[in-house]
Amino acid sequence: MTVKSARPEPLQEVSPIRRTSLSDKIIEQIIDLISRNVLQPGERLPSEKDLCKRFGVGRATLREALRSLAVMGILDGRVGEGTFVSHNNQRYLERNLQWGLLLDPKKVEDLLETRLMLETQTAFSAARKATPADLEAMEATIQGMESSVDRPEQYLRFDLEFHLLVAQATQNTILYHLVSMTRGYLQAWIKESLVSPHSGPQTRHRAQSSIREHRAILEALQSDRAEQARQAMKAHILSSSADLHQHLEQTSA
Amino acid sequence: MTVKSARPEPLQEVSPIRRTSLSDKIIEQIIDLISRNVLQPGERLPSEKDLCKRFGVGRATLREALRSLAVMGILDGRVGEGTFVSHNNQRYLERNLQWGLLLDPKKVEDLLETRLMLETQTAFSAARKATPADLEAMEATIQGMESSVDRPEQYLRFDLEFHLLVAQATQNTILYHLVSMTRGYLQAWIKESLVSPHSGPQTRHRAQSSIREHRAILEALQSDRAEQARQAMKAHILSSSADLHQHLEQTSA
DNA sequence: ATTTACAGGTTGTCTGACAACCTTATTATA
DNA sequence: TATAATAAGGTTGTCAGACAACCTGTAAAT
Repeated sequence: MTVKSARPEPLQEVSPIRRTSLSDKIIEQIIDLISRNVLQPGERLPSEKDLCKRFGVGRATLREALRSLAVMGILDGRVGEGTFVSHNNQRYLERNLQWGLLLDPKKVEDLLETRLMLETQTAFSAARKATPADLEAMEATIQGMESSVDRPEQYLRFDLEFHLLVAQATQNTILYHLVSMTRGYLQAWIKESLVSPHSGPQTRHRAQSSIREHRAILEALQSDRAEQARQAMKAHILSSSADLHQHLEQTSA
Repeated sequence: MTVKSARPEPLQEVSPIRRTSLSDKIIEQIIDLISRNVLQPGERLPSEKDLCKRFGVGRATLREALRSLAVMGILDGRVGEGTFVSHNNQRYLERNLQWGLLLDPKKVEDLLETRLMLETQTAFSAARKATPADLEAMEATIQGMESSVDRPEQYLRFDLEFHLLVAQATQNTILYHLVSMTRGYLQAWIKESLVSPHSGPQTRHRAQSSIREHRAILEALQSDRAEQARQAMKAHILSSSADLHQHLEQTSA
């Protein structure tokens, strides 16, 4: 007789017993240390030999844990120097989306749609929460754009910074991460479309109108008009997306 | 003499030369294989010994790569059996957000705000793209909810399924992932608030009105009214969030 | 026919070793 | 004295071999 009938099959919610490996436990402990700020961003971890002794595991096991955290962007190992806590912990989400997009290629389309949604909403939310300091910083980035219409890379940096400042002004770290993710991944395409040989002299013209769009967003934020900020952001993203689209078609054709 | 002066320091956009480790390259290759569907979900990888020979690396190096992919949720190693490609590749983003939230605790508030934004927008988008099959599946989950008002866990499963179906109907995989992420992480809290001793007999009543809300969303989707779907989803998320809020305050007090 | 025992393969972990690299202190040189 | 070359020690990256814990399927024993 089989043993099957011996157990009435809980059918669902079976206890998720997963043989947790040692390195998993180490990962959890290190993440816990970082989240409790015992380990601060930029700080150096003890050497692997030290950590082995403290955790009571072999070096291979410890390294599997450290490596995993490094791939996730939480730690940063430098040969000859040591292992450090990534100072931009925040960036880890972005890196993960990049892995994810490698897994699931295609879909610039989806990214643009997602970005439109995220950024219009952050603009709306930021209008209510932005501090004077936030607004000043945004103003500075717009001035930066104006002073670098002929230097695409630098211009793009200011552009990116502006959008991140808006996201930051929402004081919602998750939103900030998501905006940073989507934008970070599009950045490569955007840059390519700006410096591409196809783009020609209209690039400068495009930059000018882009600056106007940014200023419209800022003005809406300054005057606390949430809905207006949303619309301004929407217009900006749409026209930006249209540019990118045009470029993609040109290069693929 | 030093070699420093030999290179004129590009000053910015320095080539991101990061001494890519061998395991990093292996990770990229494996991800590439999966994205090209050479390795399919659920499939078993060759044994570590085999892979070592093929990649031409030591076992430690290979394992660091496999381990990293495992903690990201892309691979799944079972002792004594082998290493498998996770059949729910999609879930990997969720797991990563969980790691992230461990790093950055608090922020249920932020999650709720983000969820509101994401889900209202997916409802809007889904209204235009949902297929009859999508709508039928949603109908089924609502019937499932109706038939399990007294079984919280089962009820929640149908609830979750409904929201995922809406996200899936947008045909935007990134949006789907993001919705799945936020919801997945909130699920624990939601479940707790449902089965908590504080909740009492009003749980049933709450489920009834929740079902009405879901049905309102479905009806809007069926009749292609995007804006109406957005509003219905907004109302639903807000009332759901209010419940959760109330529960959080009760338990923390 | 059912159970038991065994053998082979697989992942998880440990140990020791060496290479590549960085930092710092010491020494040699102008 | 000041600067450059050198050496020493520590650190991460990688490899090789070994053993334990575990799973599966087969052969032997009941």
